Amino acid sequence: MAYTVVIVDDHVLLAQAIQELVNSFEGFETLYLCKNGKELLDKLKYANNVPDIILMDVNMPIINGIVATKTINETYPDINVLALSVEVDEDIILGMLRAGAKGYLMKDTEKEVLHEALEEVMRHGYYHTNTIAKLLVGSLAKAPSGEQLKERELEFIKHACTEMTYKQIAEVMFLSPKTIEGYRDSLYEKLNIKNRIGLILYAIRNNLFVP
Amino acid sequence: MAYTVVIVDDHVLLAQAIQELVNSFEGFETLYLCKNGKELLDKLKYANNVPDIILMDVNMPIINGIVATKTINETYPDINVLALSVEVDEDIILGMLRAGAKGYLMKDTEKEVLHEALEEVMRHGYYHTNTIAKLLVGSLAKAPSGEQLKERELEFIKHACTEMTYKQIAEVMFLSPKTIEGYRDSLYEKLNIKNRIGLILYAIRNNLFVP
DNA sequence: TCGGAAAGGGGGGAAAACCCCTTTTGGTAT
DNA sequence: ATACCAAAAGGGGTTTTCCCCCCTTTCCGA
Repeated sequence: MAYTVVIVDDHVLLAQAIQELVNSFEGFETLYLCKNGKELLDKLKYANNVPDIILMDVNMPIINGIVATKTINETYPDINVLALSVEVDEDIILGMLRAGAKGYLMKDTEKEVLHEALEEVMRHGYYHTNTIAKLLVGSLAKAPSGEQLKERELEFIKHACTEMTYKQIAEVMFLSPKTIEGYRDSLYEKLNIKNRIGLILYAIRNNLFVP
Repeated sequence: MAYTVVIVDDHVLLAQAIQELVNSFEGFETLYLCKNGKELLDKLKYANNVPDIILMDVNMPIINGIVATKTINETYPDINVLALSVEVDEDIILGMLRAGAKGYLMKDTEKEVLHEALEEVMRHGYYHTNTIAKLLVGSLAKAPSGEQLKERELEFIKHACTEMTYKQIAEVMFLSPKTIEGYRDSLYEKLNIKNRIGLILYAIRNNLFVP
């Protein structure tokens, strides 16, 4: 009896292509495809729709991969969810793993790796590539810094991502230019950056403003 | 004799999956896969590596889809390039079509559509979905802005999106600081911006660098 | 109650960025 | 050969940014 797989991805063509791939692996067969998390959760309500493995994309409309994975882990703990994504953003990867994904596959892996991952996850209950393992270790090292930015600092950063001079920022924030300079200097030290360009790059990388 | 197809996509798993799909279509077979534009151009130097159709992803490292497509259209005009992407950005779609792509497929299309597209492009030399057709009509109104940036200016912009000072940028570009200032000043005028922050925002909005 | 963060503000100087205007250089069209 | 144009480079000035070290007020916990 083959293990059953469900593929959840809003890119239908890719879902179908991966379906073809999975069916070509010995011992695995796909049950059906879903275009988003909502469709999946609806399907799972019928017992004979419950698979052994779900290959889940992260970026999906309506209900995204992280929310869907969390729900599945609470409701159907026997299903092994494998994340499958192009997303390399650390926070998103960690979000999926925290939500209970048993592994995270980049879409740039070889098909043999997918096969291996499917077998590993049925054998041991998880599968992690070296890349993800390293990322996990790396994130542990720097995560608990805590160093939280204050509300006023965040506001300042948003303005700094603008063509305004500090003097103008001071005006719109009803503060003295010197106070603004103080914000700036302490941020430069906290974030280990050297100039306003670095501040903007930091803001982008941490989604503090949307370009 | 089947038509030959080459798939170019840095997401290896997806490339392999699509390969499986294409091979399942009657009358088509894949020759090989490439991870980026550079790999493709290297391969094409050997005559028996030249396919009838190239399925090209847009977002790739080293040489992206637009550049690769342009080169292919100049060097191998008999190859039909079909763009295959998740990208819905108008400018990028238009960029691919201007570069000579014979069609633009979203990755959320059904596999039957891919099959149809492959047959259409061999029969008529192009394939466009309604979605893309509408987009084309809509864009004709605003397209001919022209204002092209020079190669060296683009290089400078990338460095300006860095914590380097202009003096340091001058060093790595083997130019005098005064020349760099010249680049900056002319860009400020052309792009209607007031300072380096504006330049970064421009670069982000036009995908000149990846934060 | 004392000490010390945290938040707002300041002086001043060096460096970088900004702006305008001129000169040199090299290719190329006439 | 000449005239022209763009890229590269420079001169010199003003503004902004960056980086010190300093002060006051408030508030909170030991």
